[in-house]
Amino acid sequence: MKSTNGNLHIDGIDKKILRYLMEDARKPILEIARNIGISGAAIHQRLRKLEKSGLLTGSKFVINPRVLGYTTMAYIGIFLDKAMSNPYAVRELEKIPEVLECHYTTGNWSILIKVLCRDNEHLMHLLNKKIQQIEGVSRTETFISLDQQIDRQISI
Amino acid sequence: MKSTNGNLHIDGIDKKILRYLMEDARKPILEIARNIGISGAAIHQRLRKLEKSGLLTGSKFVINPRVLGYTTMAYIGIFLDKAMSNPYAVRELEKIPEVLECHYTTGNWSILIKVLCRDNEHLMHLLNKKIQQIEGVSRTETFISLDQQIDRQISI
DNA sequence: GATGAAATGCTGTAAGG
DNA sequence: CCTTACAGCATTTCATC
Repeated sequence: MKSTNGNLHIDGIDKKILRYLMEDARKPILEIARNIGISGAAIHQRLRKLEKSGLLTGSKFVINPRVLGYTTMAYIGIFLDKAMSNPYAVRELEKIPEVLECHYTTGNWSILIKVLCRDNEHLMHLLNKKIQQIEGVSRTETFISLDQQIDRQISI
Repeated sequence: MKSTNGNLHIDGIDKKILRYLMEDARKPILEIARNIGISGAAIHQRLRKLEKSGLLTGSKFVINPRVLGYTTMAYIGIFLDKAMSNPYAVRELEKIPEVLECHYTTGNWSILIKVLCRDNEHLMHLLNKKIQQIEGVSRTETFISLDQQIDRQISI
């Protein structure tokens, strides 16, 4: 696994390909080929290169959780008793499906998580019965996202 | 157990299809069809239904920004002078490509954003020269993510 | 790196139970 | 809501430039 762009050179054509596919992962390769004036086979070769470099890590269908009734998103800052308990806490957080992200952060808290709940009651239950129950968790601070106004990937 | 929301019923087969495609958006429909013992046409019909319901909102290629040299992720809480300036601030934040998410939050701050930078110096520049320069931004609090330990979508 | 051609396999619609 | 059938394309490999 590479951590730098050492021998990875992405040119304008790679960028165009990536921009198309980051928008719509099922866009036909030949359609992209026609749009940028290159053969389909060349795109396949470039995609393999990008995959091998570790830049391309996969693709996802994106769903809108609102339609399933999940309308309450929140960030929760978690204070741990000691930094030592981080790996244990993360293992426990992994078991909670409502936890979508978990960051080991500098600053006030040890951990910052993003959660998605059906409503405020569900969020309250999550806090009291699941997160606060994890050993080592001493205190939490919750920030409800009233509206996610930007959500995107890095621009290429 | 059925999930309902108004006129959207997703059953076990829908869930299986979604689970495959949320993992790999380019997985051939016919391969999924063979795996779950249903015809390809039936999957197309279900996908159209899911799309029409708004649950399926698209698909994305996922890239690993580390390979491009982006190694510093941070959350920044932003205090605004007045709640009124939120739409303006969001429009300005949209113009900054390093800003990946923007939430209108309850709690301490008016806005919580997620940013991705090459390194700490880049982050410092972003804070001083771009974010603090936005009219209405009075103060910020930055939390660097030393490690993103969980990153996933809602489980279906 | 790129290309065209060819084999293989997929997509999406149609028609029908 | 499912199926089969099919025509039209897309994907991927390979020899070649």
